[in-house]
Amino acid sequence: MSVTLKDVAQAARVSVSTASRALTGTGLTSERTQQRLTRIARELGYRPNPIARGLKTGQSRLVALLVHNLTNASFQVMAEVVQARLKAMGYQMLLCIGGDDPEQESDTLTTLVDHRIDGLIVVPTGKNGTQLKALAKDVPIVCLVRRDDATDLETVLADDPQGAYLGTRHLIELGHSRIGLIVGRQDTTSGRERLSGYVRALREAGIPVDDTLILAGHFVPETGATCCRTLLDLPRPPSAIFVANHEATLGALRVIAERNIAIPDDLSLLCYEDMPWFEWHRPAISIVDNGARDLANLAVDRLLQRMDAKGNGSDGVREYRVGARLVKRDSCRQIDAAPPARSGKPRSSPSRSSASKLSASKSAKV
Amino acid sequence: MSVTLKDVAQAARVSVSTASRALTGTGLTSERTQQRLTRIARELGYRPNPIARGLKTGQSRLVALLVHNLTNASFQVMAEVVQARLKAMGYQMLLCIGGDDPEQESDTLTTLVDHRIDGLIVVPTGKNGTQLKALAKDVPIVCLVRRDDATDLETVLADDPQGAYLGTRHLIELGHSRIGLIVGRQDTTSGRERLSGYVRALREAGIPVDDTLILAGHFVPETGATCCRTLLDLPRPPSAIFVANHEATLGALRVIAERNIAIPDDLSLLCYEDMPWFEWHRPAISIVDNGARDLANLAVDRLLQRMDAKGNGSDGVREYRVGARLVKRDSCRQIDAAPPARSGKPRSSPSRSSASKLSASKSAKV
DNA sequence: AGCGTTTCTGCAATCGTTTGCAGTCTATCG
DNA sequence: CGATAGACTGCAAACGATTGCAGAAACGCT
Repeated sequence: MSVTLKDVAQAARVSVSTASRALTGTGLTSERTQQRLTRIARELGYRPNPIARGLKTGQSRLVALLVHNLTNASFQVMAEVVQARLKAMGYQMLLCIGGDDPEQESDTLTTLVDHRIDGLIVVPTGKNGTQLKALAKDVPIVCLVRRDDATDLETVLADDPQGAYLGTRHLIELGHSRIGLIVGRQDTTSGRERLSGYVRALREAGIPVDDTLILAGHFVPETGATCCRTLLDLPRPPSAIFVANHEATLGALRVIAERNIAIPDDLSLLCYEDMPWFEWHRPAISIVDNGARDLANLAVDRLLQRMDAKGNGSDGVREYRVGARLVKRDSCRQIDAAPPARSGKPRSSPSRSSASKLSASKSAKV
Repeated sequence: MSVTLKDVAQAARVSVSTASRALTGTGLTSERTQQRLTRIARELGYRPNPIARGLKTGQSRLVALLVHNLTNASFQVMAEVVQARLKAMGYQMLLCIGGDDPEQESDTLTTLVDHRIDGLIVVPTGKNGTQLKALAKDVPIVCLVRRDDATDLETVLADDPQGAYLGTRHLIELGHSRIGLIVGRQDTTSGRERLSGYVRALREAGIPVDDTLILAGHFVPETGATCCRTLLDLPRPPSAIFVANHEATLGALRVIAERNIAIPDDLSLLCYEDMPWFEWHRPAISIVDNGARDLANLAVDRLLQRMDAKGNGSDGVREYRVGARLVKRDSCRQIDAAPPARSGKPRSSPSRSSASKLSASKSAKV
């Protein structure tokens, strides 16, 4: 069917081994034959068979990326980044969708190593730690976005504490002191970490943490809507809401529209993670960018290095954090008439009576 | 490293060939040995090496899906559907992102056949027809969403003429007669077909086709915004806009918001293709659903059948259409006070003076 | 018992590469 | 001119499975 190495060798009247050496450039052939063979190979349209090669070398030039889904915008850009980077390195990406389901994850993982993938970037569910650990002996693995606590795998994480801190501080600087937080489940790392960043910013500014303003849960848009309603129905509703959960944003926006609440005039809204349409929404929605692009790039970097390192390595660092970034658009507004704030960024004022207030702020119970 | 067939054979004190036959279930082994071997294989944790198997059989159990990107919601659901279906059939999906770029597409295609994929579902750019045709000899291919006119490959298409017709008719039934259309480039199949459906619905209702209401282009949100502005700035602006282009919707919505135009009170808006947030937008946006899910399913069906058929086949049918569906939400409104329309669906009225008007309607020049 | 069938098993070749080892050639040096 | 190193090249064995062919065992039948 297709042209094999043997055909090339025959056409060039050399042995298969010579042909192989010439084309792979192992350097053990004379300059002349090498050139001659590459020419002939090109003329014949020879393409090496990765399967045969893989059988011998134990490599497949396949790298898998296992994510939960593709509806999440972050996963989309990550997939695109990973694909592009890998392709440039001569690998094919094997994109798998695990649906955040441990069983399916486990299934997929075994299929993948069956296929002798050369590397794996995975957003772990967290329930297959032992399996992952075992696989890591055979193939370089990098965890992305989530950590699997049962393993000591190299992990690339978003800096959620910092991101939440940044976002909250932004709102504080705009004069908000009652800031609602809609955040993810507290048994996920990101849920915990985003809450902690929020709390830190508040404390630093000497603002007491009000439990009633903090709502956590396993979010789908519906729950986002519910939480938003709860916040707005409070006797003293917040002047700003920080939706620190991707899925919840949709629901929150809907409630806000239903109630004819004007953003940012009546309420400031800040979201975590970007979506393509946030920029086109009116008002354009300010966000904390978790740096999906950077995360993916770093994960690929790490993976490639481990793949080069060939099993040795394990050079100490196991966890990388990628900085978050505040993207100011039009959904947050200054509410204090007090400081005219002509001059650049308002400074954060951690000194102002922070100590006295700190004791007053009870830790959030969610 | 991992346990091979030889190990299993040794443990069972049979030859490799017997082991192979027993485990693959070719039926040429005795019941007893078969059971014994499966047991031993399980105990030893034997997993067949797909690479070695592939070398011999020429199959890889890999099926590729090549789409333009993952930001398009339709592609997301297609990817998820295809992955799920294939997985159930014991295949791994190789998801590739071609960026609608012919060169990258060509590249990817060769890599894929190098890897001896067993099948391919591709959204063609349309510029690599000859290559595709050549590849089709080696591997079953099904085109999705777009046709590549240079080939006679089996193709699964959305029924764009019908979808556009359905949408336009819906607006007409609501009493609109000046309906703006923002549509894709006319050198793409979908662009042409959606326009034709729009025109057909108009003609059928005896409404003259007004060229100034039809805007086409290669869309990004920005252009969608521009078109929307143009329509609204018309001396006699439309009472409804049908955005028949995925990307353009964002821009249009933005313009509408900027100008404080109330939907559906001041303007009805209908879009093509669903996006997760349309449902959560307020007002929820009515759409014509192109049936991405069905498209993907059908494509998989066709592909699997061709893969079974093993090169023969070519049973005549080359083009499949998947019906579009109108999803009424809250962005379109009745504007005629005239017909109370109490009774179910208003009938389409093709009879009413259609002949006389037909001649009056000039064909759209875009 | 002898023979033909049927059923199972094993040998060995094969898929297309890579790679250790040994052999061949050329050139260089004494 | 002969020896010898050095540079290429070819042979053949892998890699881990599948599969045609032929031999062996078991079985039924006359």
